[in-house]
Amino acid sequence: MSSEDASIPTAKGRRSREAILRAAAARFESDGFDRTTVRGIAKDAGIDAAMIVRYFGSKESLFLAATSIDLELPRLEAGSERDTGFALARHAVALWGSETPGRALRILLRASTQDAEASARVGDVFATQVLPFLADDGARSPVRASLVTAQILGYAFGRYVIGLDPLVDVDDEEVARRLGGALQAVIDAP
Amino acid sequence: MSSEDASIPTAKGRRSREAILRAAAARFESDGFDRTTVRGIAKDAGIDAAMIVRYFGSKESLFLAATSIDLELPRLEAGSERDTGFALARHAVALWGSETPGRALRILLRASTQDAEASARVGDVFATQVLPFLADDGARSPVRASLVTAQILGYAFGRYVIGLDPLVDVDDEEVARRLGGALQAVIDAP
DNA sequence: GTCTATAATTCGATAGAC
DNA sequence: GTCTATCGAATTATAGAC
Repeated sequence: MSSEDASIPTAKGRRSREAILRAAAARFESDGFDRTTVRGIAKDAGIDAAMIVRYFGSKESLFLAATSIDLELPRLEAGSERDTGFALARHAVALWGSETPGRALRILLRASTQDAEASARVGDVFATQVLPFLADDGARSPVRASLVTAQILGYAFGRYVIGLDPLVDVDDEEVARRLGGALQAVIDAP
Repeated sequence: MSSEDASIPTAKGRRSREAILRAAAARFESDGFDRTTVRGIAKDAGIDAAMIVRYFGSKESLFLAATSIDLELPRLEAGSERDTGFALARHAVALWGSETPGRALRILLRASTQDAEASARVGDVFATQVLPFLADDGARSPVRASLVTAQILGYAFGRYVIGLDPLVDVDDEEVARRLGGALQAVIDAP
């Protein structure tokens, strides 16, 4: 619950904390929440498992610390109403492939199948960021918005979670163009 | 009455086996593989946990028994080349929402985020069934096929795994029409 | 700040009585 | 065929020495 108190940040402490956070993100991304152990994280970070509890209180708190997200969706400029789908696709492809906050998104996506709170976080992220993005363009239908969200999640799921074969190594520009066409079709549909 | 042979199912044995399979499917679907316990399944089935091991050998084997899939994708008729995306979408929506094999698909989809073998099974299912479906239509590009697969997975993921808000209660026909438009756009793209 | 030792659970799977 | 009892391993988290 409360995680930032009683710890005096020394240089050594900060280094350990960073090492834990880095190792945790890598484990959560590749193994998911349940199959990630604090012992495994501690081993990767080169410290003892007890340190993780000391710094983050619990495995759950560590997970939350490793998945703080800012989606950084840009404001849609006026005059580009006909390219909303393509712009969104281009942004999504770059975002999900990025180190930050891409990794946090990928972790959260994988964890969303196990944890109801993670599901809600994924849903909220898109409800508050993708939906207004579309609303600016006049595509206010919630069904449309949720389907657009599902398309993006499907791309990310196929590429980063289950490793769908040709999708993993595909060129970012090509997949953004094709995904953009799909999103645009949903947005333009009556 | 006193014949003892593990390979010859009695009436009582069949009932227990069915109850286990039914309870297991429900648990795997709602909780995922890792958070499903054989004790929990046994409780739901109204029998003892030891029976599950007796009938299925292990939790892993029980999972495999609960997710044997036949996708039942229909052969595409000649002359409907321009509606491949819509036909595929209509079929996918019905398939994922069905009791069989929909439930097995939903279980497998959820498990694919935790288990590499489940991921491979999902990938194989689509590689062997969606790809030929598209190949008949001339859309032979593997990238296109994988993106179409990702679109369908995204729909199913949003609706059945994380419970994306408007998507959960949407009308099947409407979502099939909108999803079909997206698939068609990917198929028709140069 | 770091570690050892261990508490307290929970899990899958086994053995054997009836 | 079903259950009781339990094993052995793994986990998160705690307590306390250095």
